[in-house]
Amino acid sequence: MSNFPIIKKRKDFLRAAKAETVIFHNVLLQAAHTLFATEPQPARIGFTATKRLGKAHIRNRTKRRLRAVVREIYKKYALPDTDYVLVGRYDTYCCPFENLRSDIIRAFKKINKAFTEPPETNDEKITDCAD
RNA sequence: GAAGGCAAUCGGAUAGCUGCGUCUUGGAAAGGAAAAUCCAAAGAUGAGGAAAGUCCGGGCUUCACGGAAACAAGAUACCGGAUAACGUCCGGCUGGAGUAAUCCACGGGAAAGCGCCGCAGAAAAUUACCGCCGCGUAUAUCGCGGUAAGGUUGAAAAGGCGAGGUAAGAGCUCACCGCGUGUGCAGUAAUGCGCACGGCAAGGCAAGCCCUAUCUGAUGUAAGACCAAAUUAGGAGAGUUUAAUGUCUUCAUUAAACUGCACGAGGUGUUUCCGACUCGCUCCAGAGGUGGGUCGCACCAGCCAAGCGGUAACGUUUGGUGUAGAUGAAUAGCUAUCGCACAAAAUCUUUGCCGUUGGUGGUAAAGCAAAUUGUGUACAGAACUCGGCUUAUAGAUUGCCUUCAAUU
RNA sequence: GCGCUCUUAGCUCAGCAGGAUAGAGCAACAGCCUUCUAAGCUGUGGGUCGGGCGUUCGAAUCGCCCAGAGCGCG
Repeated sequence: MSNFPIIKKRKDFLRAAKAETVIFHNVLLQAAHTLFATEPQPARIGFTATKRLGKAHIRNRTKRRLRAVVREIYKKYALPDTDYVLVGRYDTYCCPFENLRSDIIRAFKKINKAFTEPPETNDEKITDCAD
């Protein structure tokens, strides 16, 4: 993935899951600030497809579709110093691509709004997670 | 033409936009712990028949190697062959299903032993309730004895059936069938066919324990090998020789070596024995690290074609060919067109029927050409690797065979 | 990657070296009791024993093949 860095460690996934979460019909988005970042770093993206969705090739396709959308959107909507985790839902595999893209864009907007406008609550949450 | 059986193959195509992994080449920057890295660069290449389940068998890895015996645990089970091996495959036998092609079968042993066989029934394995017959007495709703033909139960009751025989009966005797033993022929064998004898030898269950024969060490590429970084606290026991340093020497520390002898340690299910071997250090404790990189890792019992041998599985010769290698896990996302399958209504053609003087109209059936619309386009994603098995799978194609029908 | 266990009534569990009516508690429904409710008492219904094939006279139980759920090792 040359376009954007990817989250690989379990610790980061858990931290994102504890922070902000937005659910739409086709996708679920979680996000958290990057920890101990001295310099501004590009946003990192993680993809999750649970075993509940189906067998291996369904999970693979789900992740690929999410990745395809993020590739289009990344430069425009992803804020630096933030970890995003996209979780595939049951409809991610089969829903129309336009719907999936619009849902993800809305989810990104909503999350970014939550991060930028009320910073105090976010800080509390992040410190909680760090502990 | 219809129905069925067996075997084999394929399992979407093209174009556009946006992208990914690996390899090669080139460039860029950084440098010196090993590596890595970057590029709107170029080129090549990139999932399956099951990649799945993990049910078997190999390769390879580490555990110090080989052989023998006993025990334990597990697996397999008609016969012969194929194979690296197998619980797989091929051919045959036996039994069963089907008109047939063909298909199905964990298909050894119950006269080695133990165990189980509910209810019913006299009795579920050394049995006798009702019967039948004889004798006794007093003529029986009695006693003693013989018998197992008949009755009752049940999934199953001590060969079947007919005749002779008898007090009544009984393989008691005989024919046929079944069974067992011996034997001849065919066959490598399982087995088949025939002959003779026995006179029925005491039921079933081994996917209950078990017996017999054969086979099997464990461990799974997160195996394992190496490089780098970081960190720590040592202690106990223990040969010989040489060198260096400290020390006046003994001695201590460090490094290197092991010819012979001795000593110690090392065993892969357990124990024992034999041979050969390896190591000279072994044991205990503690600290750090949370997972960096490289190899293993893609050339094989490889794939394709043709010839030869074999009924076949398969073997062999010659020629050609090189074909994924990720690790939060690439091989794609989206769009358009086409293909394939199924369905639909209308149009068209033919035929029949009805109406009309006629043009022609209505209705029903069949047909297939081109176009239209709708739906569907499966199961499913390599993770060290190979040979199988099992399970999932829209649909398409090919070959051979069987039965039935029609035509010639 | 490798291994193990479980699945029985709406829920939680028994029953499994084969023997037929598959039980128990809670829940549900009905009745009694009470002015009414709860508690209590009495009764009733509810099961393809996860699915399929086999062995057997007979399978929830034994064997094989699947499905689902859970656990462990590294």
